Amino acid sequence: MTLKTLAAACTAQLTIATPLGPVLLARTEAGLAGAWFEGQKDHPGVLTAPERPADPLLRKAAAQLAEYFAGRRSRFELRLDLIGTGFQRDVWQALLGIVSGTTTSYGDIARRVGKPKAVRAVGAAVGRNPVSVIVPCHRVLGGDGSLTGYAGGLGRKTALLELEGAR
Amino acid sequence: MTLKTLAAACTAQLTIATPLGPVLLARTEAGLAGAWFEGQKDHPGVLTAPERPADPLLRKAAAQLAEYFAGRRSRFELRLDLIGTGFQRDVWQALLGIVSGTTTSYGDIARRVGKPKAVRAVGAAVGRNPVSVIVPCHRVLGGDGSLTGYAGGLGRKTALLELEGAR
DNA sequence: AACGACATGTCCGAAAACGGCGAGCATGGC
DNA sequence: GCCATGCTCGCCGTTTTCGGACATGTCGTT
Repeated sequence: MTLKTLAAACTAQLTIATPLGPVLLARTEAGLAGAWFEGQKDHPGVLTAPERPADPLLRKAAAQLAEYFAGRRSRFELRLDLIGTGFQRDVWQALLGIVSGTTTSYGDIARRVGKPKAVRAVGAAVGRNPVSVIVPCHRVLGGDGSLTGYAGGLGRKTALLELEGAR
Repeated sequence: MTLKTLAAACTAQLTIATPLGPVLLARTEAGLAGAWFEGQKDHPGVLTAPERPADPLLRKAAAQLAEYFAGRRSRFELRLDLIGTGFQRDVWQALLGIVSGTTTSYGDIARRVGKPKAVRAVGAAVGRNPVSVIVPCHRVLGGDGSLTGYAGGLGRKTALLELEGAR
């Protein structure tokens, strides 16, 4: 459902290459709404939105991702349009506060959104982050430091953390 | 009541053999009014109308049914006299629009007669179709594709669909 | 004249299931 | 004692499932 409305709201798309495989970028009127690795869970499949390599926002996103993967950028500056329930947006917003090179736990995010006991719910919300990499859901580990999971596969999660010098 | 008037209006009858059992054909002054499988629900029983194997309309009907069961005909061209209420005639008319080899749903018929919510009523009307096979009430399935019912027995319904290559 | 039964489908609310967790406890090795 | 391991159970937003209510035209019964 959320996916459906998201896909429907997209006005432009662009697929770029990264060291971890192709990434599909999608935007709405309001901002960047999606960034999915090829084959990842919750990938929307084929979007009906037109391909627009020249779109300013998509271009900026592509450029910043390129810099990030080259190790020359640790923070993104892009207008985002995070489509989801209130709780999910709270969680995703909290993710944006985790600085590159560090990690945190699901429990910590739960506390940060003011619902210290909603730990599993946080897990579910983190797992549905529509904007991979840029909203750094990969920086969330289990309370004991275990990897626990990643929509794009644990391999990509470790690769991203490696790149950021975390660990 | 309807049955009585229908039976009373018939001017000639003829029973033919088909792969699915004997079929009783009946006509009025105006056109073909009945076609019932042996033992089917709403079968009028014994008609008082005279048996007329030579009646042109009955002969044409018998011939076209033979072609149909042989797989060499997918549409009937016969003058019909569908005796029923206004609503029932609307529904039966809509049934004539379903092409061979395809199926539809009760809800779809309801929409097509302009009463999208009269779904149950459509079910009742379809179930009282007096001209089996030729008015293809067997091409109506439940919204989820289930067989739901057939006055002549579900076995005959599946056999007809099979013959038409639907499914 | 009123009522109930149908060859259905849609909608809405309640209830249950399902997670990218974490704390608490029991166990078993040193 | 101390630690690592593995289980159970509570936590909570979201999703899925399920059950009932409703709409509708005819006909056979009361």
